[in-house]
Amino acid sequence: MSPKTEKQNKEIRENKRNLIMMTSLELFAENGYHSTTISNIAKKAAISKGLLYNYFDSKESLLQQIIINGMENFTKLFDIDGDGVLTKKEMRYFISQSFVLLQENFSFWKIYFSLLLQPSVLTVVEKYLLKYLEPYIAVFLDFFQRNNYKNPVAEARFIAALLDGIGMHYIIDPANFPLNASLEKIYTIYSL
Amino acid sequence: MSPKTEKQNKEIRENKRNLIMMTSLELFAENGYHSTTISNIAKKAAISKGLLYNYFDSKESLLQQIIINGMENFTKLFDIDGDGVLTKKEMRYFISQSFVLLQENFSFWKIYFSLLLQPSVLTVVEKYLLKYLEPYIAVFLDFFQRNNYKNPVAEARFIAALLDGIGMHYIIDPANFPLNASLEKIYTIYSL
Amino acid sequence: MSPKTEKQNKEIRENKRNLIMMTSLELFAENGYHSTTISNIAKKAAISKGLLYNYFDSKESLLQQIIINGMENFTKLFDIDGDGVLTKKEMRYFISQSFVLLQENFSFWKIYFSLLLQPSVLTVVEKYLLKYLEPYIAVFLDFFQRNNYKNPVAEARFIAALLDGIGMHYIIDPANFPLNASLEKIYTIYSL
Amino acid sequence: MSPKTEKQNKEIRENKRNLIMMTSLELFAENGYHSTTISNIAKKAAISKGLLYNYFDSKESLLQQIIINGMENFTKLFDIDGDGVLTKKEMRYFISQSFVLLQENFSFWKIYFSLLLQPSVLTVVEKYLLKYLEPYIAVFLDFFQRNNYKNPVAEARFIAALLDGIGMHYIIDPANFPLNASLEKIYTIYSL
DNA sequence: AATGAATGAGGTTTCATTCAT
DNA sequence: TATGAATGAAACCTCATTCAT
Repeated sequence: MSPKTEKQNKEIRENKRNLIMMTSLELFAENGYHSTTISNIAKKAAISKGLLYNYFDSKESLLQQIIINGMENFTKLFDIDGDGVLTKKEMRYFISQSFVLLQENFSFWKIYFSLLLQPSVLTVVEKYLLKYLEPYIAVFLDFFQRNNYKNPVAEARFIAALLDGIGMHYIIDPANFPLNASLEKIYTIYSL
Repeated sequence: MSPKTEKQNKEIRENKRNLIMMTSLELFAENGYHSTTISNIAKKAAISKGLLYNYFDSKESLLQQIIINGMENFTKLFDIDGDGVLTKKEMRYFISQSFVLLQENFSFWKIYFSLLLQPSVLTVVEKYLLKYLEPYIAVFLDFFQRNNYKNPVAEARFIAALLDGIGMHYIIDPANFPLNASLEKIYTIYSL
Repeated sequence: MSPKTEKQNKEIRENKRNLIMMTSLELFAENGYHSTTISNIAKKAAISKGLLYNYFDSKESLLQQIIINGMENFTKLFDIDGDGVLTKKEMRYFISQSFVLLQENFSFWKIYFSLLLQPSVLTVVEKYLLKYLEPYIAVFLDFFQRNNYKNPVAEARFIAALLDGIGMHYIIDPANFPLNASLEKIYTIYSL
Repeated sequence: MSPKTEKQNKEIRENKRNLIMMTSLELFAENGYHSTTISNIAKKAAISKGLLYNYFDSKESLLQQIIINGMENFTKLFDIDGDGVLTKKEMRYFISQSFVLLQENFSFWKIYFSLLLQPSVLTVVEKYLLKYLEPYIAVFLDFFQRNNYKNPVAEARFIAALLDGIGMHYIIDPANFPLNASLEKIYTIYSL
């Protein structure tokens, strides 16, 4: 009967917000951003359409938040050590760990890859995609520089492309794609 | 006084059909399938909306035709030799040639990659994507089998993922992605 | 090589005109006026859409001509004797003959009945429907007057309704509707 | 401050649904199904086009609901006694009552008759038309069987045709059609 | 007389978003 | 905080009609 405390309210808000984002993430991944309607989301989350707009300004803003959130999770879980300098052993761990995260956040990466191909549509998201992609590239660049590769820039972009290619194929056909064999292959190529 | 000859009409139809497909391909690639409207296409092609439906049954059917057409071009230009058995030298040519086609049909491959990520939405297209993907994989599989790789299936999927990853990154950033260096890197990895 | 004579041309025009009307009649009857397109008609008649407009001003005008034509056929074949005065024997013939025409011009009557119910839509047609209906009613009226029925007007409208009801039910289910038994029943009711 | 109660919403929905159905019924009856547009309906009902689709899946579905609703009203009001067996007196009442309903639900019967003539177009509706027509015929059949008519099946179809003919003519020209005189005539024919 | 590519008005339908409660 | 009825712009698509040939 008594009004909720401020703390309780904050908790409610946060839970609801997460519920909406999780639900949207799944639907976007499964059916695509455009084919998912606000009604779909509200129904699956068992809330009203109006409430969704209490938490997010627009459908596009919701997508944006999902991407930002996903990227933050990624970098949070993926904080190497302070300097971002990787030994071969750390690089090995770094790559294997990225495969683990790929599997654990399947829906997120599915959206991530599909958005990568249509940056012009969602320019605001693009900014975030690139922003969070940079340190990832930077780590590779540093690694190849320190290991005296001839063309570190090209090497960094090559391995980023390789990892994304694997990520994409895994997402297209998770049941059959040989993720572990691919990991070993990468270790071999880079002597990790 | 007399109606157009059958030949004239056939030519008109073919030209217009190509115009519509080309225009749509560009817009789909630039803005995505869902964000491109029939009005956009008609305006850019300088025709009426109605005329588009004189040539294609629906927006989805138009996309379908574009995909089929693109895939047929690809396989037509890409016919190795009859048996599909590749020597190392041919493999080298095969890969370099695929990079050439990637550059020449930029828009097509952009759509191709974005559709790969949302197959469930456009099931009819999916059938064609997979159908034309198969021989491509088959060639790799055969190559690795004949060259005594330990796990030819995994190797085939790995290189397919690698090439698609490169294709995707090139499409995201064609100005900066090091396509030639990547090609050399692949030659090195596979001793081509 | 020589140009067609005026007579030949007139014959061609008349044949073509009839072809279009017959084809339209069938399609209108089968699928309804609104659901039948000019393209449908042109295709089935194996002519171009443009040619149809060489013979008829509009789709509605085409319908109008069909109705007028049908009604004229009806009255032509149905000319009693000059005065329109019917003996009981002639009345008997009149009714049985109307059933014959119902069967012989099935498609026409199907359209006729469906238009009866939507007069406001096609006001021009309505005028013709009523115009041709009148003498039909007049004959009945005269008959009942001369045979000393108490309320000849009501009787005339009753039998007209009865015949139309039978016509409608026959058209809905021609295979099973008992047309002959109905005819006998009418003879009995009116002692014909 | 607080959202509407479930009861309030239910009432709103029911009222709006009825409003849409009533409005559509009138327009369909007046101008025909195909000539009535969703815009027409929305305008007359003073709602947005979108709202209509909040209540009905499609234009055809709306028609369907109108037909079903009308038929249900009909059978509800028209429940003779449990067994469906009619005495002569009940038959007399049955027929006179059907004339009352004809007058009270003029618009509905106008649509009903126009649809009877084009069943192939609206197959889903057809199912309902026939389903609700059956018991109506069954009652007649039973009546003629029990009263030892020679050909009860033909008699049932004859009287059904007669009643529909009267219904149709009344609908075409309600101001002048002699409904009462027709009723008396039917009593006479069947000695009711 | 004949063709069919082309038009454009207008139809049905969808859906992100708002707002009274 | 929460609801869902309501909106309206805009999407896809249809089709009677025109017109250059």
